[in-house]
Amino acid sequence: RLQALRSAGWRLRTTKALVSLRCARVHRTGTSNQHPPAPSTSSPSMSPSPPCNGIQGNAFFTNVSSAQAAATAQPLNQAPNTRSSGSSSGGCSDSEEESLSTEELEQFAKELKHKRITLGFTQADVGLALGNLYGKMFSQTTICRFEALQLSFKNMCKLKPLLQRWLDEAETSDNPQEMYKIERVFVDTRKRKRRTSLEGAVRSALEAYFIKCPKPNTLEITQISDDLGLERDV
Amino acid sequence: RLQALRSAGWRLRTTKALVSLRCARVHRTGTSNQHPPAPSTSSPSMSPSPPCNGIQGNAFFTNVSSAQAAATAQPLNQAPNTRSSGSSSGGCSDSEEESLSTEELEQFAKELKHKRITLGFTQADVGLALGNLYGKMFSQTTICRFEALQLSFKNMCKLKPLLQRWLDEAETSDNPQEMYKIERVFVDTRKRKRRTSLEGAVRSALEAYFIKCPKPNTLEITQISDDLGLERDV
DNA sequence: CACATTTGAAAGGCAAATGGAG
DNA sequence: CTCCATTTGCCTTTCAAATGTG
Repeated sequence: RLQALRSAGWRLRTTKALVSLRCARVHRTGTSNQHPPAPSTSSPSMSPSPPCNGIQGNAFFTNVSSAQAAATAQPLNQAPNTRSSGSSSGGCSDSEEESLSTEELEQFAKELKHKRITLGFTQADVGLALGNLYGKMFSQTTICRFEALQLSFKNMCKLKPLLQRWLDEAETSDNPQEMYKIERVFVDTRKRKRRTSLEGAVRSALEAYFIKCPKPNTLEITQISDDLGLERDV
Repeated sequence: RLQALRSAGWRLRTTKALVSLRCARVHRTGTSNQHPPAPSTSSPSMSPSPPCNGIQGNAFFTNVSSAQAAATAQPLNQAPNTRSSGSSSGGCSDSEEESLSTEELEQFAKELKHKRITLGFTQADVGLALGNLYGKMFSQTTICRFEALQLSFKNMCKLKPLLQRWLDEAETSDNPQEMYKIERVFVDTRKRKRRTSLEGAVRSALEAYFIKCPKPNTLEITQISDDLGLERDV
C-alpha cells in the first residue's frame, strides 16, 4: 500500500492476529433520526444492531481542569487532585462528573453530535477547538469515534468532560460566530515524533475571519503576532 | 448529516445509480512502492529530548492575487508529452503553465507525496497551506486524491501548479520549520453554503506556535481580532 | 433543469505512539 | 528492557453537497 513509504524501517510488528476488534461493535447508526427527508433507499449498508457492549471498564478520567492560560508547563491532565489512581477498580461511581453509564454516554454523544451540527461545526473543528481550549488536541477521527461510541468505555469517559466543556462554551459564545482555529506544530527539530502533534505544552491562537460578505462589509485585520525569534538552524 | 441542518429542504435528488466511475482508472498503485529503503527520517523512537528549541515563526501569507505567476521552475524531467487517455480538454493549458502528460502528473504526484512526507507534512497540512498561500483551500481529501491520481485529468492539471508552488515554498523555507495554519469561517450570516468555505475573497492567516518548552519560555500573545458584528438572526 | 464535475465531511483501515505490566 | 494493550491520527473511501456547463 502506500504507507509503505513511511514505515519502511518499522518495528515490524507482525500484526497478523491483531485484527483489531475494537471496531466490532456495530452500534446502529441507522437511527439517524435526524434525516429529515431520508428519502428512500440510500441507506446502503446500515447495520442496525445492538448497542455496543462488551466494552466496559471503569470510569476513570482525568480532570483537566485549569489547563488554560497559566501553566504552560504542565501538559495535559493533571489537576492537583483527582485521584484516578489505581485505574483498576475505580469507584468511579460517584463524583458528579463522571459516574457515567453507558446510557449517559450514549446520550451525550448524541447530544454532542446534534448540537455540533446545529452550530455548524465539523468534527475536525471540534477536535481542534479542544486543542485551543485545553491544550490537548484531537483529530477528527477521534471525535467521530466518540460520537459513534467507538471508543473504549474508559476512553469515552476521559473525553467526555472535555467535550462537555467545549459544548458549553460553544453554545454560549457562538452568537456572533465562532472561532477556534488551528495551529499546529511541525517538524520540531527533526521530525521526531510527529503523530502526537502537540503534547501538552502550549498553544495560542490566532484568528482570522472573513466574511462571505453578501455586502461589502468585510473588514478585518489580520494580526500576526509572534515570532519569538530564535531562529535555529536545522 | 451535517448538512441536514442547513439543507432542510433539499433537492432530493435520487442518487441511486450514480456509482461514480470516475475512479475507474486503475493506475495500479502498486508501482508507487518503489522507494528504496526509506531513508532516514522518521526515527522511530529517538525521543531523548534534546534541548528542544525555540520555535520561531514567521508568518507569511501571501497575496492571492496573481496566484500563479510564479515561474515555477519545472522540475527536472520533462518527459515529452504523452497524451494518453484523451481526457479531452484540448487547449487546456493555455496559460503558461501546462500541458501536462499523464506521466508528468504521475511523476509529480509521486514527488509531491514523497517530499511532503519527508518534510513532515500531512495531507491536511498541505490543503490548509494552499489556503493560506493562495486563498483557495482544499481538504485533505483532495490532496489525497491528487496524490493517488484519483482526480480527473483536468482537475489534476488545475491543481498541479498550486501544489508545485507549495512544494517549492516548503522546500526552501522550511528550514526551521514550517507553519501554515488554518483559519476557517463559519456560520456566515446564515450558514448558507458552507462547504466551499472561502471562495476567493479573502483569507488571512492565523498562526500559533507553541513550544515544547522544556523550559519556561513560552510566551505569546494571542490576538484575536474580529467580530465584525453583523449578527443576523439565525 | 438535468447532467457532470469538483469538493469535503464523515467513517473505516491500519499502524504509530504511549502506557502498563512482566 | 520487551511484550501487550490502549489510545490516537494519517490516510483512504464513501456519499453527497456544491458548482459548473450544456
